[in-house]
Amino acid sequence: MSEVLDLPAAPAATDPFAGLNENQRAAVEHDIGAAVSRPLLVIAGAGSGKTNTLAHRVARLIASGADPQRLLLLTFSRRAAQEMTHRAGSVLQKVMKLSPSAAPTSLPWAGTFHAIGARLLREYAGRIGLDESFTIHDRADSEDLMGLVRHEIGLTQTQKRFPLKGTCLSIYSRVVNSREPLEDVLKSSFPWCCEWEEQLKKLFGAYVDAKQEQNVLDYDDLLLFWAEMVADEELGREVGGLFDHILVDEYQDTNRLQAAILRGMKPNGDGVMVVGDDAQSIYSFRGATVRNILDFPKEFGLPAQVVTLDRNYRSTQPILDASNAVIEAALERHAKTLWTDKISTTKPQLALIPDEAEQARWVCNRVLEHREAGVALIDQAVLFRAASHSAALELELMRRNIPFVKFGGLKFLEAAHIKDVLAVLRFAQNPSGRMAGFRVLQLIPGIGPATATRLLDAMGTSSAPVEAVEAFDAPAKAGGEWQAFVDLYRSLRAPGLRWPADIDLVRAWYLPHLERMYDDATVRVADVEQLSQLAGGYGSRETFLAEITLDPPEATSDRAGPPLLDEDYLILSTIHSSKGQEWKSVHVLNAVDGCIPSDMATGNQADIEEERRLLYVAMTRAKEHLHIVVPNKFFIKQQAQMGDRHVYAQRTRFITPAMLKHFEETVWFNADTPKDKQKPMPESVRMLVRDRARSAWK
DNA sequence: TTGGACGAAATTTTT
DNA sequence: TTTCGTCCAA
Repeated sequence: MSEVLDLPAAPAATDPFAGLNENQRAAVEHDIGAAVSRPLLVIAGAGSGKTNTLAHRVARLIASGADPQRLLLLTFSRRAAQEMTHRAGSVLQKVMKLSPSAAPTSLPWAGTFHAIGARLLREYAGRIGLDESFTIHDRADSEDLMGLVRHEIGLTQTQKRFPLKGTCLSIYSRVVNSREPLEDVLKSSFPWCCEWEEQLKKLFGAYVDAKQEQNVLDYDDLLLFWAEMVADEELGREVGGLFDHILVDEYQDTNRLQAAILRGMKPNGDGVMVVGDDAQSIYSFRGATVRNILDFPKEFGLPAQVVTLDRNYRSTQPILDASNAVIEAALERHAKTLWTDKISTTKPQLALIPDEAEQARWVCNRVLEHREAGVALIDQAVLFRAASHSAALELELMRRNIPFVKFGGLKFLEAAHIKDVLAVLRFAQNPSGRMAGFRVLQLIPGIGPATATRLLDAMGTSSAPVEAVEAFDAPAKAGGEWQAFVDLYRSLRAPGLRWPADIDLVRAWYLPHLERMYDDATVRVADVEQLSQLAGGYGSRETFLAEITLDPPEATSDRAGPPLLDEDYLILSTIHSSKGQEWKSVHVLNAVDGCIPSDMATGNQADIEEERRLLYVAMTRAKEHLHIVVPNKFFIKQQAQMGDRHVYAQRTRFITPAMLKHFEETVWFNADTPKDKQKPMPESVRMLVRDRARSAWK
């Protein structure tokens, strides 16, 4: 699906490695047959066949006798892991001359750091004093718990407003992942919260206590506990000893905690191979640091080898020229200029458009033109900085009946009714998990926060959760609804494996509540059905809950189910979610100062540099056609200071006048909007124009 | 104690 | 648009 390598067909198909170039081959053959496989760093430029190289490496290792059960493959998403497994399988088939019908090789240890961490922790739970029935909080659960703790320790009673629960969690997460002191994190990334340092420290302490009492882990714990576990010399040797090779994809987006995990498992670095591109590092807000790549060569007992892949197999030369120009202006980077032999006379287009509404129309027009010219919708993408930037475009696409799928937007799991169902299952899985219980109990009419807390407290002191529920004296108002819940909870806690029948019990119990609470119940019922369909694909309640939180269905297409997969649809995606993917035609929306770079990220130089790389990542997704759209004016919503307003925007600072020669400039007026349909601008905007005109002289 | 309604305030990107 | 705190009636 991603990063397809357009290599000439291998001669006579005898040697599946024949299609690799010299550097790729060096990476694939690195220390094969040697007694010790030294650590290897592959600097792989955008579109340089990175995934393919990794897949060949995996196949080569297995072909030369490595045990697939003892390969640890860490990728950014489960989708990437599947892609890798699939491709390695097909290479392997050729190497081993297996018949195409032979069972594909399975790589049981392929997944994200978080998912693998969850598995290892479950396995080693007993050894490190963790109860193995732990459940995992997703972002929303973690925020809610933070909110609750925040309330409990009285931070809501302050004169000035204390940071929102989501902000608190972001700060906490940043501290854990970057392993920096709270004070530094506040100063560099959350300067408006500095005044709360003391209170935040107290809050985080209480938050950690709450998690431990309730036997829940959040995303950060999955890495933190793993890192702490392997920091112990004996456990580190033991866990590291499970694997002969550890391969990590997208290493530029890992953080210090993840580097510590590698070091703990393989202090010498034997069998460790990482692939990444410092020019594509875009996750520093999650604690990712380019230092991981820069420091890799001297991180381990053994010195690391470095291989650079700079031949691009994806984009045409004019697209690369423009992208290279953008990234060359970066302050600090591994010097590396991508090249290709794909010539083309079509320069990337820089389109100047009056405003966002016109931008939406213009993009629709171009998309349809490309389709007329034979580029299917599925080979086209529209990329943007923040999920909300595509709102106008989505409306326009719907108006014109152009099917699309959005990545990185509103998530299936964020819907209240889905959270309700999952909370019931979690509460059954782990009765100490108060967040789940708190949510579930309040679904019953007549039970509010106070009653829920009373029951949870009673359960906390009892060793038999079901009995505590049965013995609880619920308010008379709850009546029959309460009894129905007691019955449900008893069935869910009864021993024996009944998955996925469990979820049907929950659904039957939940549907009446859903009907009562929502006007649009029918849509939501369909979602719940969808969830229970999904449940069938997992072996147990425990794995279902873990996997659904660690790797949720990420696009709206996943929700619509298989039928959509046959159809042709346009891809809308945040730039972050577009990583590792490629399309024939790419549109980049809002290439304007304030969007790219986001005006939330202009505080310090490092943030601005990351925004530059973000634009670079977006541009290098394009194979044949690249359109960068610059609306002259755009709309800002939910801004802290002054509410909604229009802003007159400049072309992004990352495309300087000197770079314009790499682009073809197009200016577009609102040609298909008749004059009489143009709305007069609101007073605020007219004021703004006048002010600007005047300020030029002051 | 619950379940509303009301008003003020809010920082992008994701495992 | 969503979240959070407060106030009020049952």
